[in-house]
Amino acid sequence: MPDRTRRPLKDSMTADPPGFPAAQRSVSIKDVAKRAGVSVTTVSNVLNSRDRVSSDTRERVLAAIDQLGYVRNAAAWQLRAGRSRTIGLIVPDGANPFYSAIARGAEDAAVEYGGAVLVGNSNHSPEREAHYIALFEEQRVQGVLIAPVGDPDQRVEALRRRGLPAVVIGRTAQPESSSVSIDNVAGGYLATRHLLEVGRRRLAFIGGPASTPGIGDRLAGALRAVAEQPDATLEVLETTDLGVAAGRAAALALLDRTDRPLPDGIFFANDLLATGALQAFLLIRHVDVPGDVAMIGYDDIDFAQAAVVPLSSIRQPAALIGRTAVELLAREAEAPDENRRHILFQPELVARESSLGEAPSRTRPASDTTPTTQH
Amino acid sequence: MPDRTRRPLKDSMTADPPGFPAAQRSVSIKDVAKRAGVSVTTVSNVLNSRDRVSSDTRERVLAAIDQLGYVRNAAAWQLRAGRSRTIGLIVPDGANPFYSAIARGAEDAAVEYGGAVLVGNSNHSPEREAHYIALFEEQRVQGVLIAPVGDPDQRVEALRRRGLPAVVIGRTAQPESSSVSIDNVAGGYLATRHLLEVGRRRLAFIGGPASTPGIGDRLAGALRAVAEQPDATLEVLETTDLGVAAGRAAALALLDRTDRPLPDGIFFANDLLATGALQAFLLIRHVDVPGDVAMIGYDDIDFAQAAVVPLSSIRQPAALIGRTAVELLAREAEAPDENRRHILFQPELVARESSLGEAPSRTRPASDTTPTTQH
DNA sequence: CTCACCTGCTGAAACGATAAACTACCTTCT
DNA sequence: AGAAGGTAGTTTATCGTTTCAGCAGGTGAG
Repeated sequence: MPDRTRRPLKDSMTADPPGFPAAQRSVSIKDVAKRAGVSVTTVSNVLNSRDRVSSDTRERVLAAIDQLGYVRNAAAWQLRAGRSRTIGLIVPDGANPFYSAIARGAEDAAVEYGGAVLVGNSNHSPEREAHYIALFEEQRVQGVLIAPVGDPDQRVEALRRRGLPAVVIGRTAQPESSSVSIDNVAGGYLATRHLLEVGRRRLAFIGGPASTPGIGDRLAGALRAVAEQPDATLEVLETTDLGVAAGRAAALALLDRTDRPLPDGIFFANDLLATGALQAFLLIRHVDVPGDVAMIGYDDIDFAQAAVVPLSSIRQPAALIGRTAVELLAREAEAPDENRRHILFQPELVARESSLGEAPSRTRPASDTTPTTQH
Repeated sequence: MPDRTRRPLKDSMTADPPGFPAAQRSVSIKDVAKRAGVSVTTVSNVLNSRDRVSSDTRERVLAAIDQLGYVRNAAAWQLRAGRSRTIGLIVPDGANPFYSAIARGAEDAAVEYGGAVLVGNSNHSPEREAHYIALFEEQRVQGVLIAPVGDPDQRVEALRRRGLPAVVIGRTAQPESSSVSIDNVAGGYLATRHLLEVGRRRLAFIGGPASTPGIGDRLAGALRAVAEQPDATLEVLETTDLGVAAGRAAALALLDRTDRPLPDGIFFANDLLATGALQAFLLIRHVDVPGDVAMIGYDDIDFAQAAVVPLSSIRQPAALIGRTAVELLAREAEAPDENRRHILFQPELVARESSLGEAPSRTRPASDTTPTTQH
């Protein structure tokens, strides 16, 4: 990144003469030209390191820039260039560690490209999403990365009509636009396979609502893993949301029923659910984890490894997703009609204490009565 | 994963690569004017709802806007107006729930003003901080909200000399610039006073490093509370950082020493420390919380109430801080020399199970006793 | 000597939106 | 009838930057 135009802040602090009228109008390239006794074109040439400038003149210009504390006006550049250096990112929930990691990855990549990311928080609201899309259009951003709350194809199509490249995050979009997502089926398979490998057979899937995009896929993967293991069963408990409280409630419901034994392995649709359940198991009833029941979550949020019993989880390469989305956008901006791609990341198993160690201590009853519930 | 071609998308603000098709021209106000058969000024008047337009013409213009899909160019507007509608926010760590809540609050407020927030993640790096400040200057943002990693006064002073209003978040800055912060002394006092009120006398403060801005204040508040209670004592354990592992280590160190008894009440400088210690107390050694030792943390992160023993904490109104910072900036932009302010928010005690009652927590279901429900 | 071609610079025209100043045209008051 | 004023527009200058099209003056080739 060329920082020749970016004078250190210290300079302006030290070199600010007392008589100077506190720059209400910010200094422009014109002021620099006047001070250096050259034309604006020459200053521009110096700034953009064209070689048509003698070293003598270049030095005079740089000195003037330094003295005046000139900072290039991005709006003017953008107007002239027809587009900006920023890209827009719309996430449904900035407080969710998964999305903030995506944002972080995108930000890092954008900074490497010399640009920046405008992050908009749709907060699961389509109106808010539309608001940010409108804002990004006004800003003439290079493109939009969107983890859509509503129907992605509609949004993306609208963007595309205006010539704004878009990359869908978290879902595979129509072939007309690029996307970066994670193989949730593989993640569900991975988690369930792991529970089977540590000897569990009476499994449960806890998560919901089933309409939430990734969730159904995770369950599908779990079902596939179970299908491969003839003596294993999987029951499904649907929750209303993916929060801690829902997990706690689901665990208690599981404990309170008398007709069936407790599953010996549970796959939670995300880490928050698992955290809530862990709390219920350990604290309210004294269920041994992983002794009585092995648990695995999904997302591998930071708190998972800090839980009382470190939680096994499925890690999604969130930062890499953000970074990749930016790179995909860059490609598409270069050649809009050729470089469309769909990238599917593979999740990764992170085995921790909640699913490791000894098999159930007490004698395990034959698991033949537990039905598999599918919906 | 795409191969990492590190070719800059565009070389900062230099010329386009030769092959680039010069970014298709988007429809401008001129195109709309031509289509509606009026002058550009008339279109502008319609857009800005001035009353110098007959309803007949207005309708024709609106129809043209609709047909062409016109979207206003923010860069041109900004160039003309001399400033932009965005404000910059620099946080040290976007993944930290406290800061993401601040960002969220700022974002909401900015949207209400019709603007947007450009969020930069300094990641505790002064270089990165400087990079974002430079970027914001180029963008001619309305102002900068900064939770500084280094010396705030230097940064803010440099910004101010360029005519960029700045609001410092999290520290009281020099009187020349506005700031929004939290009364950490009061928070420390509140936490410690609470421990005293539930009958604890042999207290400990765990946190550090002492050089971290807020930490010293929290300790100071703790000391004040202890000074008011003649029969109480407070010992201080300094940690190297504020992470979960440091908390676990500190708790174990406390348990391993033989010369003194375990404190009966501990005030942790933040919730992560407390979480680590909780884990050590409950799981590794079987110390009863709050029976043997009452605990209180700081920040009230979401996970505090989801911990195995719901953690008492000191809540900082993070979203409100972000919102207030934006409002302060708006004020200062209106009248730069008059409306400088320092706002100090008062933190709030959130008493949960980890510091309540004398009975062991195990018999009781987790109950969230959060006194207020604003979030 | 002249033609062509460098070197190092300048002038002016964009880019899109806004606002001050100005022009018609129509009403109304004195 | 002529001055005054309102209505509905249009012209034009401007913001800061890049870039195309020159333009002197020097230099080497033919």
